[in-house]
Amino acid sequence: MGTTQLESVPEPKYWHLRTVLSEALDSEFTVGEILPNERDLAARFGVARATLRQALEQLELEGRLQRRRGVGTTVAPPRVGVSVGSEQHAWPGAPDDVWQTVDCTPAVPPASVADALDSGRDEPVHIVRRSRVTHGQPVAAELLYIPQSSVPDLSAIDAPSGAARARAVLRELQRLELERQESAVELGSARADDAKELDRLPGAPVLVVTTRYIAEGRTAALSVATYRADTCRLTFGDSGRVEIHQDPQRQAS
Amino acid sequence: MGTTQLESVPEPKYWHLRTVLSEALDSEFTVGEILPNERDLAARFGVARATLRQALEQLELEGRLQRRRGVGTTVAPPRVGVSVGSEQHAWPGAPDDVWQTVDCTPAVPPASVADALDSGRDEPVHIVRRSRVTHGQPVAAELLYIPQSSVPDLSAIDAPSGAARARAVLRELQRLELERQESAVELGSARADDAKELDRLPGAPVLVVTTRYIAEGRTAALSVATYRADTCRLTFGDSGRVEIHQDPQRQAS
DNA sequence: CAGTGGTCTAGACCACGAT
DNA sequence: TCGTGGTCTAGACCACTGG
Repeated sequence: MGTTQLESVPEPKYWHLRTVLSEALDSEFTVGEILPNERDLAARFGVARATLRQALEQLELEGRLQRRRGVGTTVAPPRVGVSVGSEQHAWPGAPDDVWQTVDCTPAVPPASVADALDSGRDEPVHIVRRSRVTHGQPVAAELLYIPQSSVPDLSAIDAPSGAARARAVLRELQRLELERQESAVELGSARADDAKELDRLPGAPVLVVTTRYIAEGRTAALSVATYRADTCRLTFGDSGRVEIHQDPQRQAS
Repeated sequence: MGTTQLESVPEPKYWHLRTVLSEALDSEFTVGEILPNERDLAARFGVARATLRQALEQLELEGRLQRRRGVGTTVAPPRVGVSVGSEQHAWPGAPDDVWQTVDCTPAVPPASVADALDSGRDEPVHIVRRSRVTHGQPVAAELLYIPQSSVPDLSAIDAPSGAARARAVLRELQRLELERQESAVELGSARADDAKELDRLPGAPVLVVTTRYIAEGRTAALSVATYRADTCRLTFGDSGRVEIHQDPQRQAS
């Protein structure tokens, strides 16, 4: 009757389960509430634990659930919108910057980074590590690659590495006039170090934002920022507020 | 010696496997090449098939592999960059638009969409479906929500739905002056209908791009576009070319 | 039809957090 | 110490693709 098509191919159990759980989350649970444990839930739905876990994984991917080993599964708050590409371009480290500088080390960049920078493959760069925190939660970790040629007047007095060095590098960067910036977003999985900083397990889904800062016709800096995909919604465009807090895919049908 | 820390907590097998396979892909395989099947690979590495599959899933998520039921697992080509937010804003359906209009149906939008539009909750909208194809592959499916008040002068002569109607709606939209647009990107999983259009299984990871088109101080249209996360790199900023084709996270270390 | 990846099961053990 | 989610196993069957 209501079904537009007889399911000649029944949908997988875990997918159906995802739907059922999703609706239950909408109607019967509040943010932060703890769900029954996986073994109980599996028994309640009459499926193996692995199958239930497949459904939970989907919901976690969609930002609906949060699971922590040793604790349990809780209903996640709506994703937080984090502004990524504002139209009024600004250098990293500009006064209004939301990032926290961690440290700085000199290194020869990986080949892929060297190619994106318009410097030679062997030119050393400053690698500035930064982190971004919102609402008390770490949301992103960043590696900033800055060729030495972008900051030629660095005082040798400053330490060769560390947080003070990082701030000095960013301060020098402000002297260039930023022409424009280009960003790209893609899905990745957290490496061990990023995972630790983001308070997730290795392999957790992340949104990788690669930004080229262009000044004087060349790439003066390259940022690779790793955002938690489960908790973040990346916003582009000036205001940074696209206020759809419910899943924008969800249909009234 | 070389190890900075004795692994008091050994890394999971699947994660190690992912690393080994990833390096093998770099050095011993070419794009499009078919890998041995899962049962053979699992036997070769001395793990259960489920464990091997966990590693393959990671690599597929990262866009390194492509798996197709009944066919096999192949080495994926580099992700294709698709331009999403150009700085020279333009309405959907503008002459240079990369989207292909599919059809149009009138409907009352889901509550979350109605709230994002600044129209009343009960104002009907035109829902224009469009699809985006690059290099012969479908990369995105879009739903465009356009309040009737944004296109008041639609001729009643045109059909009430269908592709012709869709084009008429977009044509009318051009008459408004676009002030700006705001976009947000987040991770989602493909619903059944999107999955079919994108040639993926339900639940496949997608990047959901929500864009508000703002004219005359209000949201004149809302786009919810679903991109394949495995094959796409979304680019923002005019040129649309941030050319890091290798995994930008990969470290030389 | 044979071979592939996709789903599912019923267990086991482990790492972590709280108590 | 106990309960949680995370990892892993060794099977089974199914759905899809191709020849």
